[in-house]
Amino acid sequence: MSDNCASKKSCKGRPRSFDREIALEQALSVFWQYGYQPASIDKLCQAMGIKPASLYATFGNKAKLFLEAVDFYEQKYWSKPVQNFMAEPDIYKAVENFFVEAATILLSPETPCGCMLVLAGVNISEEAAQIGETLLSYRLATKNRFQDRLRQAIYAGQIPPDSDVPAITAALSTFLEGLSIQARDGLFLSELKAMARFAVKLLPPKKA
Amino acid sequence: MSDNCASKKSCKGRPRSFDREIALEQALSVFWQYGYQPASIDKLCQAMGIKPASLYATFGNKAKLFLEAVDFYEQKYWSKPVQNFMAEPDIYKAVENFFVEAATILLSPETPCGCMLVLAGVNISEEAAQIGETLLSYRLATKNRFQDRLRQAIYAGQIPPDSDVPAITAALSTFLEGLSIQARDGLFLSELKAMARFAVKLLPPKKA
DNA sequence: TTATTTTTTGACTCAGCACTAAATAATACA
DNA sequence: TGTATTATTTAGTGCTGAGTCAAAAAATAA
Repeated sequence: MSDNCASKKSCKGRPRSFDREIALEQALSVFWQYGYQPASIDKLCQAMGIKPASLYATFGNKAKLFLEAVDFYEQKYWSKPVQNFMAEPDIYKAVENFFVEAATILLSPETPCGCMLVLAGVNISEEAAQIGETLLSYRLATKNRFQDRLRQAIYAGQIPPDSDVPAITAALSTFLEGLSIQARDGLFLSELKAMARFAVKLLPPKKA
Repeated sequence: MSDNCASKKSCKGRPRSFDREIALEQALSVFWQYGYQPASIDKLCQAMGIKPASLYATFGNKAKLFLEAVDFYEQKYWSKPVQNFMAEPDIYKAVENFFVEAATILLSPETPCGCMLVLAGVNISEEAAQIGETLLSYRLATKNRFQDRLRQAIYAGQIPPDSDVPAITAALSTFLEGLSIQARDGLFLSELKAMARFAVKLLPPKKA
């Protein structure tokens, strides 16, 4: 009913006339650009090149489509940078690189408008509260990664063992999420990238 | 028609049955909490204790009411902190104090949900674009104040004359605006206030 | 071919939105 | 008193949103 026979060659019945994944990506672009609520079914359908009934048959409803799009977004854009962040042994380089990569995503030419996880759920009406909670959980996941990485840095002796990890984590999150607003407000990529050096300043000072 | 005879004792015609300013403040609370678009006329009327026709007779329309509310908000909450920020001679204290005061506003018990200038206009539909632009201009005004204050600090010899003022300004704005997201995400006041010490770290290091 | 299954099409429902018209009520002034 | 003026009440308008339904179309299986 929505899986087109689990992508087997085909099954029975009329085959879907569009590529599910491509349509999802186009929906993502609309959600990213407009946010959850201003992305109307009409706009989505236009971008996806399909009609409402096809959208509903394939993705369930607007909320489910959004959640799939968010997941796709997270995988496609953030999975690598986060992986690099966790793998880079030097915490200072890890943070700086991560924020440079983040700047690039936030001003992605495809949809130049900040982080979907941060912005798409702002000012959502009460009946769509679950959307907001899901996005929050993504943000908290990132926060947890920051925290893990900082503890790792303590273990590696790169920052003092008595560092206030939760506070530094909060500061990094604050700065990262602030970048989304800046991206919307028209900062150039070069300016946004330059913020990476400031993110590093939120870490305990490097030993000389 | 909307001014009730310029607040003179009264004029002619039936007097308004509610206090315009109190109603505006109640509208502000709704806009602050929900953002521009999810704040429906119905919700606003409920909070203001009036009916739609009165709202329109008094404030024009939703957009005008919002703009008045924003102005009121800026005056009531941010005017003093910004003044203090500009007046405090020590740039490090100025920044720290400002961010502590900001934290308090962002978690104001009246409407615990970040900065209205940052959040209320996110994900607005295209026909309300002017709302977004107005809010942007408020944010840019704050940015300009940061910039002015930093130049002042250079002049006073508190930070190096070759400091990259626009970049530091952007970093402070980024951090400040990020706090709005954190406030929405449930940080406690103590945690939010603790971020002030991190804001200071975005400045050039203090001479020993 | 025919039956079955699935998608697509196009017109539709229903709810919520910003906003308003007409009648009524309260005041100032003559 | 009455008249002009302004506010409030009530009951709407028209529009746009998400979501749906019945019928037509396109594929496979027999």
